[in-house]
Amino acid sequence: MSAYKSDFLNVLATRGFIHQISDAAGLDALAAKSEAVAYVGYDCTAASLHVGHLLSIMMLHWLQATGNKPIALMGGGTTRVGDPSGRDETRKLLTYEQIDANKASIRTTFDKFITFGAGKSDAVMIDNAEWLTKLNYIEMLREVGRHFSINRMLTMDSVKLRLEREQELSFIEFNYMILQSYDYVELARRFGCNLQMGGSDQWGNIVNGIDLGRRMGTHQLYALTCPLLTTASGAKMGKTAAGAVWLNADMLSPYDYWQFWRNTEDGDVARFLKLFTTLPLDEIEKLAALKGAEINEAKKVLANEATALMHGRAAADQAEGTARKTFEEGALADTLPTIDIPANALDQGYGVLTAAVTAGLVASTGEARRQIKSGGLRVNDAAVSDEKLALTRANLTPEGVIKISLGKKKHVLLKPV
RNA sequence: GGGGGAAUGUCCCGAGCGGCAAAGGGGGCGGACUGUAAAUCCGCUGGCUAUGCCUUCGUAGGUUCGAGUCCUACUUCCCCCA
Repeated sequence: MSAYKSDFLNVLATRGFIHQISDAAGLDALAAKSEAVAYVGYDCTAASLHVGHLLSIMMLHWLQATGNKPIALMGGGTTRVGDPSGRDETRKLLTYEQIDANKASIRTTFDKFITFGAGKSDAVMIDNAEWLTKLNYIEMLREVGRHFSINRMLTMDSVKLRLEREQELSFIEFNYMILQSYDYVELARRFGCNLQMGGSDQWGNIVNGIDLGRRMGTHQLYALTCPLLTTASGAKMGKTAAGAVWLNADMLSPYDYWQFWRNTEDGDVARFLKLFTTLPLDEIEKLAALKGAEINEAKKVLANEATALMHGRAAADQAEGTARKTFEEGALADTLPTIDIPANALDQGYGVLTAAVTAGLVASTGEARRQIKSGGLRVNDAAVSDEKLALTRANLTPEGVIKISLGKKKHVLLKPV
């Protein structure tokens, strides 16, 4: 089983993180001496990272757990340019203000997975705006640009795909890989960084950085990519009905985060336990051996562990409790998402349609109407058949709330105040 | 610079003789079946103070009782020639 000498690569390999490595033996030797210094870059394109990013964050976690040094690179500079990899269309350029705000909102995520500090294997966070924004164009061309072959760049997947599909690729995007390559060299010089990790779509960019390093005289650099995650039925990981599965609690509640993992497809459970929890492998094997409906137990463990990593054990326990009451006991969990409504609204009669919209279950009263027609909207677990139904105090449960649900899984409590 | 095409429901792709809230997919949501799974089947998939009203087919004008559809200009993209 241990194909590698280093704990780091062994852990990654057995847990299914490895897609490609540029020079496995060389990297293995470094990691075996706890001398790997690895970075992953995160662009600041949204106010939160999502589960798609989690894979690389877990790699940083294991890197540190096995005695090596992680660097979380915030792409404050590169986000100003925009990565064309894997995209058909040019990204909208974000304003500097948006980028800074996003960066501030993203940074705290990393504290949950890696420990920052000044020690040898302590993690470092840095923003590439620090050097990229100070670059001088002419100097850049002379020192860095001359090492890039247009001929070769045109063969890179990120570029080639665009050209083949006859999609626009602007000069600014074309430069992204140059900047990312330069980041790698800069981090090598500043922190002795010798490994860049990322999703498999980043392979080209990373290898370019290795190349640039060689030409600019850094020590040997390495690349390690993880597979791009899809679910067993082929869907892209991390997208749900409501949109992306955000990591920030203010964008996706711990309860909803727990539910996301709880709803994992059967075929993904074992794989996800290895990738997204820190449970020992033998324990995961036991869970993976479960059959039929018992797999639900494994899903709960997955949800608990993943949520505990991200939002803390207390939040995970609470989410599990809420789910147990709601789904298994059919009881009313007062910890469900709750929306306040003015108490006097109930005196006058509060329309179900409006209530459903207020609760955020549907986007419009029109959608609420349609859901009622197909029997998808319920008040206190009773299907609503009349769209004109008005909620009053009579609808309050003994707990003093009204539970309004869409489908089997989405529940919100309305609480008069 | 010259010539020829294209832009459709703000999730995507895509049909659309001058009467169109606009075919068909994908995706999504809901229902049934289940195990809060997958697969399958069915329904829905502009907004509203709703037997009606309002807003949608790149942008701005025009012709017409009536324009996604015809005309003009503009914007963006693609192709051919230079």
